[in-house]
Amino acid sequence: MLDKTFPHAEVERRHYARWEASGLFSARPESKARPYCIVIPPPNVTGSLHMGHALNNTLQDVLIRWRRMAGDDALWMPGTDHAGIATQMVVERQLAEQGIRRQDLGRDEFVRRVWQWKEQSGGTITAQLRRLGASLDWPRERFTMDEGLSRAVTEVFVSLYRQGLIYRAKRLVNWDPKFHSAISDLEVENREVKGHLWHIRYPIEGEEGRFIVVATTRPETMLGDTGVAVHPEDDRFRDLVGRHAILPLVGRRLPIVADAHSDPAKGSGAVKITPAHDFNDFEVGRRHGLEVVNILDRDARLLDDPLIPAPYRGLDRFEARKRIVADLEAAGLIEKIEPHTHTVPHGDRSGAVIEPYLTDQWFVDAKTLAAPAIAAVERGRTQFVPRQWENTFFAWMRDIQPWCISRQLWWGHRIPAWYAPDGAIFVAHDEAEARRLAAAACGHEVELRRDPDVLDTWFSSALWPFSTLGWPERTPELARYYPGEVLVTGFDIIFFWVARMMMMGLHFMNDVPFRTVYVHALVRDERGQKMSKSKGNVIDPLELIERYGADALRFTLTAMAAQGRDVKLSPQRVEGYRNFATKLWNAARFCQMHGCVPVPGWAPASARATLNRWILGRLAEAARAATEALEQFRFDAYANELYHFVWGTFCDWYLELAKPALAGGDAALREETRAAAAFVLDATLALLHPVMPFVTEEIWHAMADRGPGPCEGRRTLMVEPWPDPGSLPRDPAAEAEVEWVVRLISEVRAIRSESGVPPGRAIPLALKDAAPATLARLDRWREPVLRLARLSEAAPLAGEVPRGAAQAVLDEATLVLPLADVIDLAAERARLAKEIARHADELRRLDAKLANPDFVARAAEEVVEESREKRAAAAAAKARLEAALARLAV
RNA sequence: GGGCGCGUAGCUCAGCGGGAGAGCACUACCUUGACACGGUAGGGGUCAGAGGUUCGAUCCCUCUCGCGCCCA
Repeated sequence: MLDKTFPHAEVERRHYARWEASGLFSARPESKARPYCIVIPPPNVTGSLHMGHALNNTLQDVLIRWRRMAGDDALWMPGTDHAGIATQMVVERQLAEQGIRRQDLGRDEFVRRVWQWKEQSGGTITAQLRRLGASLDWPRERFTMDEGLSRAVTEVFVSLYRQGLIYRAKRLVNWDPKFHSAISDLEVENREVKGHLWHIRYPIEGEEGRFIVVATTRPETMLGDTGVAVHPEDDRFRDLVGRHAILPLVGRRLPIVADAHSDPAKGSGAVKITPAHDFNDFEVGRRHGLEVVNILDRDARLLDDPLIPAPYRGLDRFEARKRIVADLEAAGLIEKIEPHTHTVPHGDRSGAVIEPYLTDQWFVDAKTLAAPAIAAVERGRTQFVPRQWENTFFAWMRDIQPWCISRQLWWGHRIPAWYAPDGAIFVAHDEAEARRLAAAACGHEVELRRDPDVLDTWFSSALWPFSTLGWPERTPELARYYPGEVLVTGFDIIFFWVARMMMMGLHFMNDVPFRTVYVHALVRDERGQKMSKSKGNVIDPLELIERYGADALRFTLTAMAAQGRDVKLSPQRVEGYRNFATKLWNAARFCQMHGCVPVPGWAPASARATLNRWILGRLAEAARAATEALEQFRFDAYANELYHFVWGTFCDWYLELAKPALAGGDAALREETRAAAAFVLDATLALLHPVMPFVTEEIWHAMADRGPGPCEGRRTLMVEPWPDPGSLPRDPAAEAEVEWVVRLISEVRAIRSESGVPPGRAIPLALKDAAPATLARLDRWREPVLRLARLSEAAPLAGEVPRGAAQAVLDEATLVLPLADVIDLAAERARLAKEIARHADELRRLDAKLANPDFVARAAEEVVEESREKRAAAAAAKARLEAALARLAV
């Protein structure tokens, strides 16, 4: 016998271990079944599970478990990401605690320490995914830095280089002075910052006392100025174009050029041009042939160089700003200082203010690779769900910039490029090949130096959908599972990851990496705030699992995953769905107590009893709706459909109405009801299994000995067939009858409650004007009706309606509860008045509608007919309630 | 400044051309033999505002207001 509540902790451990050991999570490449593949968005190998992961992986597991049960050859590809910057940062911080810098260790030793850290903490997140119940194909687990994936990275780099789609160039990049590395545009976070706009007077050469005023938010960059730009149409400066200004503090001559980049309405109308430290200025400089003067070192300090006036050499950029402003002020060259809010680029990982910085880096020609990806989405070869994310994808892809892929880090895939002493570049799969290339090019052996930089982590992530399947080997897995069916991810990495997988997949596999991209929302706290450690509002999924069970957490996240809305999570909500699991558990417990054991081979169509035919029909509808919801990625609809079926239909009505049959003396009816109840419960467990795998598996085994099977010698719900609504009988007559019973009981309960009948008191019910068919129904359902409505008897009304009887209308019949002695007459009068008013409103509304000739003439025939029927019903009900009220008043 | 999304019951959200819904919270009552992590009943909404299309608008269109996110 089952206990009263579901012991989730023990059950979760037991079943997960069985499942994993059974090998049933694994794909079956040899099978004839349709392949269905999802690749996991690889979490950071040294990370731990947060609520975003919990949502993301729950949804993937729901899909995978569903398709596995539906008979597909389901592959959920697991793995982790080396997260270059983040991981290196963690290890560096650990070393710093011991007073060690990575440079002290040297590259090889440092990388060895990172691997050590990976070995030590690398299992955390995969263990946590297991706690969540994720049915990943663990033996296939991959890591972006493992041998095979590293080979894929090298292969892709070399190919793209040889195709001219990867190149090395000296360009302005986003420089993170804390990491001493370039980062991509995407890793830059633009933050609104309150700063100042300094208006600085630059003297005009050869015209004593005349100045041109430039406005800047970064005065320290003036040391790198090589020009001044004004708008070509700006009359104020027209005569200055072609002349020179003199750079204060430095004395350099600055050409004054006309360029539309200068906005006459902004600041002073003239802008200083610093090509080495501003993306826009770089372009202006190029258009006008201005010099490029770099003034910063890799720490974003002013260079210790004769180029820089002595007092500022080696100063931090912010210190330099103060000094330069002070010196300009002293020289009377500051015209004014305005408070100014502007956006300042920050490194998303380091938080440091990013400097545009001129260096040699490696770039991917993203524009060329983007074109096929754009076309693929336009043609619907890959579809975004919800659809509107396609706009985000297009907006970025159509204006894509070269992707800077080199990082000045030690942790990552080292760039397979070697340099000869003369600077010649040899890109090769390995050093030996590079030597051969170099020897061939130079005619003799040359000394080669390997590029010290590593690749952006997203470079290897972009290959994930095919590298994990064995590419560049042409494995059977690659042929079978690429392209994947669906990618499940958050919108925050559409650019970082989805777009790049599309580009690489199309280029190297000549097909999209997945047919559908399902984009889910962010998980926020109950007030809608983004969860963050600094706000202290982080909810740990593991804590929720421990407290309420993995099933409850999974159900919550699934039920709340409505398209286009963030998930606002509160522990209270999880508690509610834990209660749902308990409800299901107790329904099963009830079935168990009444001998509801699944009958092998039992055919639902063989059911004769109205109640059983009704619940089988309701099950069919629930199965249909749940399946359709999953097909459309309507996770919330899937979960809610089953919630209502289990609680509102199966528990509230079916089991209650089945009690007489289950306890009764009619053996045939009892056996059929037992079989039907067990059948419906089994199907319900199957439908719920993708979202609540643990509780459903546990109940499924508790209900019967399921016999031998592939999971530690036993069968498992995990690979039972997905219920097929088409095989279930639909019986409109049974539906009408049971729904009548439900309405009858509900009406009586409402009257009792509202007119103040003591709950324990059984009262008689009389039916006035009931048709013979209705009285026959009543006979068939007498027992449950009496019990559920707490009635002493139910019979046709004999004679007149007694005084002081409570009444209600049910179809053609009037329900009469002759209770002059027990009911609160005033309360009953109020109740009737309220009911009458409700019908009167309805009647007024429908009369107005039907009186409108346009409505009758133009609305669809069936709509008009429906309105007439409703009007008649409302009028009849109102008349009878009025009569009831009149009798009550006597 | 450009784009996207959202404003429906106290809260969180479904619904999206023809009768305003759910969960939670709230109120009252109930130790009824599966379940108090439960049961029964109930209160609560000019569906942000204004115009338009339509026989009919919470739903479609336009504008306004408010909130959020992305991009510049």
